[in-house]
Amino acid sequence: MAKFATIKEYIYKKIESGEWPEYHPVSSENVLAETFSVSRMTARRALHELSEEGLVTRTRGSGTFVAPLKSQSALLTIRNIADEIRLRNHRHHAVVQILERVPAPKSIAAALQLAVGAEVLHSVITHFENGQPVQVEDRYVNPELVPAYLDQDYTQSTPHEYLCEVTPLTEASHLIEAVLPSEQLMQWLELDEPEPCLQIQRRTSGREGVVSQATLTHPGSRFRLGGHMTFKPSH
Amino acid sequence: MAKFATIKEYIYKKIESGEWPEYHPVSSENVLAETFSVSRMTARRALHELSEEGLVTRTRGSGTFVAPLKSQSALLTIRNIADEIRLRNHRHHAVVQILERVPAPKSIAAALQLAVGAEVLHSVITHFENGQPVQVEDRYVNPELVPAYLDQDYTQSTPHEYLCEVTPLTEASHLIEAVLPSEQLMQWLELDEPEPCLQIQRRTSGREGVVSQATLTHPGSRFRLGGHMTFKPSH
DNA sequence: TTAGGAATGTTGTATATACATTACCAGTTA
DNA sequence: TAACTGGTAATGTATATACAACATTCCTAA
Repeated sequence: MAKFATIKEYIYKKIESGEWPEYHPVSSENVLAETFSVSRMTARRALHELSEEGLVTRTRGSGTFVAPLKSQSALLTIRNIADEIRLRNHRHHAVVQILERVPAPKSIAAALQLAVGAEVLHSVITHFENGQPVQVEDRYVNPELVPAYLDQDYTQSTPHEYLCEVTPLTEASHLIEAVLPSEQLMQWLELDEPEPCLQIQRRTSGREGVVSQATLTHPGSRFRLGGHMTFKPSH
Repeated sequence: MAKFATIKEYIYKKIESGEWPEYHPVSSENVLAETFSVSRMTARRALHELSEEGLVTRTRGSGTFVAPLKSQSALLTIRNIADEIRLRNHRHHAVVQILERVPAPKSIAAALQLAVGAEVLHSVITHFENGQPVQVEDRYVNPELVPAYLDQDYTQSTPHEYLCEVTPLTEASHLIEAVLPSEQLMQWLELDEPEPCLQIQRRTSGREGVVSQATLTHPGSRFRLGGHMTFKPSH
């Protein structure tokens, strides 16, 4: 492995393991250069790349610090419905409908890369904005990677927040479609009439495998999914 | 401006102006170093950063080349329905429903940052996959930035392709929702019964301002929007 | 006490150099 | 013709050095 890569790996593990929490200072270029017996330019490259990846922030004259994890991906966290609601200065609360350990349905087992019939952790939570249900979060979790998933209080923090704490997520794939809700979903969403719903299927993976598969259903009349992206950042 | 930045700017303009088309070779590090009277490391940095931004591709031993523009953003081009269909080895064809110059409706004028009542270019095109309509593309275009928009043959290439040629796009913002289609949309989509539709509103901007605003409507039964993202790329 | 300034440490930019690794081409050989 | 060989040029990694720009701390002088 290249020298700058070993330094990156070293720092990366410090952050991932939690040994260096948010805003924790990272060794300076000169210190790294000496401890790893490399030139400053090589140590510098490691820090520079980590900063471009958003893991650390650097300020001239001050130093290098572990970046706040929440900023790691606007695209990932934007789907944290609780934050989104609070951001609008609205009230958020959640109702846990289901919290159980069940044999994995076939499609779920495949998604989580487990054997069919293996037990998985299952939760269904309704999220309310100002008292009105805006999302049903139907989630299956890999019990090997997150054994204590069922022991959390999801009226206080969201599953997404807990999963982010426990396992750093590295990947996410999404599938978005428009569907009509099932009877069950209509109950949970307190819909009297069927209406088009935006359904987001989302699979998140960490370094050790697929962590969780979630199906997020929003009533079309109460929800829009916004996004923004820029392409050539340096101009 | 820093030296490496002026070199980047130089190359950027070559690409943006079209003087260097896709796959055109970019001056080597040594050549750039000499012509700009900088060290090779400085020229190198310019090329390195351009490559990280996806504007050029570099291969050791071979050289640096202008990257194919379509790869600039998987997330941007993924919404080029024609490519997507052909990628699946399916037949694609398009029917132009409307192609006109009209006074901008209020919301459109705001989106395109034009005065209300200013004339804008308007197109509605239905895209077919294997003979079945899968998308209605309802698009308004800023006539100042793309005056010849109406003169193209959109049965051959898509508006998106043409716009990419004419003005390099730098930004896009999306709004996704689930809706029931209007009567008009149902006709264009050849739907007998109303069904949930995935509607994507998309505004693209170039360096000179907002280029176009499009509303893409897909029948829920015939379309899913897939995406994939990775966060910490270097591991 | 407070304002100002010097000292120090940190990151940012730039240069010169060396060698490693790879791609490509031309010329040679089997 | 086909395969091998070597040369050349390009990018990738690494080092050593110098100076610039900025932040922070601490000490001094008003």
